[in-house]
Amino acid sequence: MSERQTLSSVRNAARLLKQFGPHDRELGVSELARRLGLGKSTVHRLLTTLVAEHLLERDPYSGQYRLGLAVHDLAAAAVPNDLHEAVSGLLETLRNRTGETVQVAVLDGREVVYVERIDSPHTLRLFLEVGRRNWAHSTGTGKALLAHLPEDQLAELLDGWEMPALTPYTITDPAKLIEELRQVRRRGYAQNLHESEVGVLSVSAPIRDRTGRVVAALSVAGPAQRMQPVMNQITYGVIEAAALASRRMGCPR
Amino acid sequence: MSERQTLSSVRNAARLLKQFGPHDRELGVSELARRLGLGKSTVHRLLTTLVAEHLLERDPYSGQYRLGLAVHDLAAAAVPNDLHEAVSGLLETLRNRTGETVQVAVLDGREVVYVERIDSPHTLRLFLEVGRRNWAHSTGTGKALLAHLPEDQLAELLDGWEMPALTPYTITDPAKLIEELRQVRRRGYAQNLHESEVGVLSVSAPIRDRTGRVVAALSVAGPAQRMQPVMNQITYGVIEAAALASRRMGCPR
DNA sequence: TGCGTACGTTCCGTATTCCGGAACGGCATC
DNA sequence: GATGCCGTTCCGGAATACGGAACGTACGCA
Repeated sequence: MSERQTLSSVRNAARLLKQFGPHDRELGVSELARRLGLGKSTVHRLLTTLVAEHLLERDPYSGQYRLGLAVHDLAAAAVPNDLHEAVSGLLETLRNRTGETVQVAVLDGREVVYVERIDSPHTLRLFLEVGRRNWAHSTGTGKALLAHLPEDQLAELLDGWEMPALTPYTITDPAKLIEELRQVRRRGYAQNLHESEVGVLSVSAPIRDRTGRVVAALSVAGPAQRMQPVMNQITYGVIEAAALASRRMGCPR
Repeated sequence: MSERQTLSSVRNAARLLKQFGPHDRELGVSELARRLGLGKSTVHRLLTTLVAEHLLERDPYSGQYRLGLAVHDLAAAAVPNDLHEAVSGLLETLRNRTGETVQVAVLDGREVVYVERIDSPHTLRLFLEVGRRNWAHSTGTGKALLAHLPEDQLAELLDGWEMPALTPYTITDPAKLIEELRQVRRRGYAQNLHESEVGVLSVSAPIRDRTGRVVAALSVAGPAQRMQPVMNQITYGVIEAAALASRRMGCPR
C-alpha cells in the first residue's frame, strides 16, 4: 500500500512502541530521538500522548519511559475466543500452498478428533469429515498431541492401551511409541508414515495457547506419492502455520 | 497534562485499538467511525496505517479488522524481566499511602524470604532486612503463598511439619492451617493477626505471573495499634498494588 | 428482478496539526 | 567553574490530516 495512504504520526508512534523489548525496558527522549531519527520535541510529544493512553508509563524517578498496562489489555483482547478463530485463514493458505488436505485435531483420550478441515482440490484425497475420530498413536496429529502431554497423563493413557495395528507400519509397542514421541518433541513436528493407512502420509505440528500448553495439532495429509517429493516444504509450511496460530493464541515466541 | 501537548491522530489510533475486545473481535470501517465519532475516510486511513504496522490485520473474506500479532509482541516486551521491576514504584506509593512497612516475599519451602522492602517512616516499625526469612505458616505473605500452592506440593510441606508457636495466636494445627488457607483463597488476601509477633499485624495479597501462577506476595505490616483502625483501607491498597504488579507481569485481569 | 440501504474506497479542498530547531534550566561529570 | 547531555517549552512554517462528497459493490427485501 502507498505510504501516502498512511498517517506518519501514527507510524511514528508504532515505531516508537516497538523500540521497547526485553533488552530495552526503559528508554528516554534523546535515545528514542536518535533511534527514530526524529526531533526531541517530536518524540516528547509522542511519549506524552502514549502515556496519556496508558500504552506507556514514565518512571517517576529515572524519568525514563516503559510499556504500560494498556499493552496487556490489548494483548488480552487480541487472543481469539476459540481455536476456529485462531486458525482463521491459515488453513486455506496452507492448503493453497501445498495442494493437500489441511486439518486441525484435538486429543480425546486415546483418540484425536478433527475439529477443522480444508480439503485438497485433488480428486484423490483423504475423505474425513469434521467430528471424525481416529487413533492417536497412528496419526501425525495424535503423536503431536501425545508428545506434549504431561508425563503422568501419558503414563495413564499408555497403561493397558492395546494399540491396534492399522497397517504393518503402525507403532504398537508402548516403548517404541515413547521413543517416537521423544523424537517428535525434539524436532517440533510429527509424521505419519503409512501408519494409519498404507499410502497416506501426514505432517503435524502443535498449536499452543498463551501459557504454552498444547491445545491442538495442525497437519497436512495426502497420498504418499504426492507428499513424499515435497515433504520438506510441507513440513516447513505446517510448522509455520502452527506457530502463527500459537502466536495468535498469545503464546510467546 | 494539556490536550494541546498530545497528538490527536495518535490518540485516535489508540482509541481505535481499544475498541477491540473479547466481545468485539472484528470491527469494520463504518462501525468504528460511529464509535469514535470520526469520518469514514479518517478511520480508513487509521486502519490502513495500523495494518501496515501489524497492530491490526484484515480478514480477507469479511473485510473486517482485528488486532494483529504485533500486539502480542508488545505485550511480551511489556513483561518485566524480574519481580523487582514489576513492583517498581508500587511499594513507595503504598508505603506513602499507608505509612507502614511494605514488603514482597517469595516462598522457599516452609519459609518466606523477603526480597523487596520499603520501611515505614515511623520510629516504631518492624525491622527486617531484605534476605531475611520467616516461617511461612505464621506470616501474611507466607499464608498468601501457601494458599496458592498446588495441592500435592502443600501436602508435601505439611507432611511432618512441626509448626513452631511463635505467639499464643500462631496456627500450629495443620487442619486449621488448611482451613485458614481456604479462607485466604476465598477472599483474595491473607492476614497475620499477632501470629508471628504479638503486637504486629499484616495484610498480604498474591502477585501472579502471566500464566496466573503465584510467584510472590506483597504485604503491609505494622504495629497493631496503628494498623487496626485502618485495616480496610490497607487491605484495599494491598490488593490493588498486588493486582497492578500482576498485570505488569502480564497476568490477565 | 429491481430498488433501497449500508458498506468500503477514493478524491480533493481546507485548515489544522505536526514537526523540529532554538533556547533554556537542571544535573552530572571533570 | 566549565562542559556536556538531558528533557522541556515555544514558535514559525509547511505538510499532513480531516471529512464530506461521490462512487461502486453487495446484500436484503418486496
